[in-house]
Amino acid sequence: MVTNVPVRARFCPSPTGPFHVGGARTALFNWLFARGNDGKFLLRNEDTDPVRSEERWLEGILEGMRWLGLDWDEDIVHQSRRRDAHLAASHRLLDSGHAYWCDCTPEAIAARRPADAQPGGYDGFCRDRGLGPADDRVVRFRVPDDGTTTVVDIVRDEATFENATIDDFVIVRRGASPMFVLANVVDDDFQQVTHVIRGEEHLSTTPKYLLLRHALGMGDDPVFAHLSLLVNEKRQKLSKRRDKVQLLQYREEGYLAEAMRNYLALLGWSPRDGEEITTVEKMIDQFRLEDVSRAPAFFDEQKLQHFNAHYIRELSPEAFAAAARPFVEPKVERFDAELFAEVAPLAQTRVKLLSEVPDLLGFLFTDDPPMEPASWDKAIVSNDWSRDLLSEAASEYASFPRWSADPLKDLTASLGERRGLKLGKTQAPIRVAVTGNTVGPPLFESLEALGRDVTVERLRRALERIGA
RNA sequence: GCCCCCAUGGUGUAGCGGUCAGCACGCGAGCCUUUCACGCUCGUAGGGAGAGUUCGAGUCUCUCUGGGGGUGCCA
Repeated sequence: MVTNVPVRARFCPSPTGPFHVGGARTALFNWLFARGNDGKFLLRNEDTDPVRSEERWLEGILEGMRWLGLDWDEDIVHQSRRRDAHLAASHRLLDSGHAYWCDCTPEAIAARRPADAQPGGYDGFCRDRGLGPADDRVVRFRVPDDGTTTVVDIVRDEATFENATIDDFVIVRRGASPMFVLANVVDDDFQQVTHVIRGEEHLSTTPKYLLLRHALGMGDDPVFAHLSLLVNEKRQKLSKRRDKVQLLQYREEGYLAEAMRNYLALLGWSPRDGEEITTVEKMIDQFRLEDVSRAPAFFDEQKLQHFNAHYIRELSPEAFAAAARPFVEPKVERFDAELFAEVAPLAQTRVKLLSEVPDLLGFLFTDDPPMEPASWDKAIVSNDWSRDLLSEAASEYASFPRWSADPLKDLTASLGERRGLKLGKTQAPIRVAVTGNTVGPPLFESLEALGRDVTVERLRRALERIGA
């Protein structure tokens, strides 16, 4: 166990697909741990699978990291460029008798297996055949027949495995291509990693990691912390096939990085002071690996949304307008930056996602806002007084000298009072006539922003529609 | 099959042998209110089962059950 040396944690994604929220959480926990312990946070690109790895996926991972504000130290280590070091390690293992060459094809292994046996595993066929190197042969690690290997883990205490239950695993595939565990062990040693914080799916292969390390004579083991998996509503590990797991998709849907980061931190961890919504500084300060939960956590988008709504409300009006603009501009007919800056605050407490802003404010940026039929029926058709009210509002508004929210409110209230209506009732037909919907931002502020001419025009159009 | 991990309300969690089992999301009700939100108040619902240890167990031990992960020439 490593003691009294500076913390060096690492995140090592494999570039085989879009950046996953589970990966983002693992990265975040590593980052919080490193930042809170005056340590380094390293990044390693585990591109050892030649068929699945692609450069473009790494780009997405880095973009996601930057979005979440997870900055890393030192240069990114690319495993594909460390092949010689991995191979050198395999040669040392070969030389010391800890590994051997094997020419068994998967088909041959399967053919040797008894018909009633479960698939998988290796029978040790080549263990003592003394095969030499060849390009179509693999290198296997000779796992001890007896003894146990214990993984010391901060979140799970320890897990002990019987060596006899571990098969001789491949460390170099045919074509002299190093496998994940080997590369992982060699590079963790290379980068002087002190803390291996990763997903629980790696727990079962950790004895292999340890066996390799020990056979290579690498000295003190790193400290492990296996994080519980993120699961879907069916309690299965999140999968890119059936679940919404792409980190950047959430950004596209209008989630804020602060909300995502805060929410992710709470999956399997909770701050000691109990304040769930918290600053990144406090998270760093309070984060302890020993406080991390062992149970799998459900990724609950509803709660994420709640966090997002909170962080949206916390934005300054200017910051909110700037953040929402990209979601609005492409979706409306006539975007007007000045007008948007003015009305954006009206939407700020009314959306959970930035992508909802155009639904709320769209009527301000078009000549002819769509009329929502149910709203039309409810607020206009079902009242015998609405036509009259609209007509009166149109003419009063047309000559009203003080075109701003409060006076408009008072004027409208008085129109209602003549009919014995409260403002809540009175405003409804006007709102629907002008905005097309029964729900929306505060009406009189909206009318002020929209201007007299447009407002009156829309009221008249609604009257025509009633008449028709 | 074998190995390993996990188990508090619907969800995320707090709890470290004695608590009216706390908080947050969700859900419900009310208040506020120009609609809708925001905000505020109140409410809803919980320690998988069975043994054991103990004066006392969500908390410690064991068994079972359930769930998950691994078992690849993927990572």
